[in-house]
Amino acid sequence: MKHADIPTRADDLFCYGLYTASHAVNRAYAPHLKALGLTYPQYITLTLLWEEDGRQVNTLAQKLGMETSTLTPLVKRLEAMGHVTRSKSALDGRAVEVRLTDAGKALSQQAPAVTACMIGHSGLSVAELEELQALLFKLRDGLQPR
Amino acid sequence: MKHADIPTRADDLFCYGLYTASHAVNRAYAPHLKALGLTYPQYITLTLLWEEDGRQVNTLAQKLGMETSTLTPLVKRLEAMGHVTRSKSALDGRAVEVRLTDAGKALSQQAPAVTACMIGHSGLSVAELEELQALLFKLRDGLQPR
DNA sequence: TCCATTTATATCGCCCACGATTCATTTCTT
DNA sequence: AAGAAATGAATCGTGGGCGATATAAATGGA
Repeated sequence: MKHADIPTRADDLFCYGLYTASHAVNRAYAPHLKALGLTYPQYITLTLLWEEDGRQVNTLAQKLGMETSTLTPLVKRLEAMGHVTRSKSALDGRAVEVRLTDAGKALSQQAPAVTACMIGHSGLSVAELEELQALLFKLRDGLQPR
Repeated sequence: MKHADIPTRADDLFCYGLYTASHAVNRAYAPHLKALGLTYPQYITLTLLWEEDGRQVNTLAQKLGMETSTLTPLVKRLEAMGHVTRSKSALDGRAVEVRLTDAGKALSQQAPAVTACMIGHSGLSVAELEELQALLFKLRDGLQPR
């Protein structure tokens, strides 16, 4: 890439679009999730557990691309709210397994309505959303430290 | 959209891709910015000032889609580091104008190298990055509260 | 003019996010 | 089997982020 081609205006930097869009989505979800008593990261974490219950803290952190130092307090808050339980793994005494309570499982019933609402308000077609998703995954995986 | 079409798996939700990609980009920028003594939000804020100096806190917040309660402490840290000054507007006693210092202006010289490096490591072509940027802006603007 | 309303910042409390560090447990090496 | 190395969580400090609230300045209307 030639020097003249390097974008310097904020609008031209892919980091700017990602930064502002990410916060916009977070803000758009917030009112729907507030009705469920959840934050956006808590909701995404629960989504992973709805897919497969009993995951370890470490597994959740890897799926989210985050540190356990971020997830531990988040999961503790989910536990305090009665959505999950935390228990030591029988096979590995270091690992903590996170399991949904009945209340936590019940929350999953509310998810499709929220998702449908967000997709509807996104202003993007399903094809565009799939294209966006593909580009985001490619970007994320490309930046992954080798 | 029919109920059966609503994605429930985390991988299919556009919020998940955006969430993880955004953090991945933040993490990829971090080491380059650490060398400049900056965080990612600080860098993006400076980018806006390099485009046009002397903006108000309010203008910066709108450009970033953030609250002034987020920007005020961030700008104060930039001030403490000697990159900007904060002064009351002569025309409007409520407004605070943020101006780059010489040191803050000098930092802009480092930006193209960081941007080029990030684009190179993204694994995406320039065309793909432009497509991504367009979709992100469309999404962000579509979610904007009316 | 005077007072209500709006606007621009700032403050506070809570939650997220990371790096650095610590601790306990497991696994590897010999 | 014993010590070394690696691994999974947790804790701490710092810096975002937002909503609610506060304060000061500007604006508007009677």
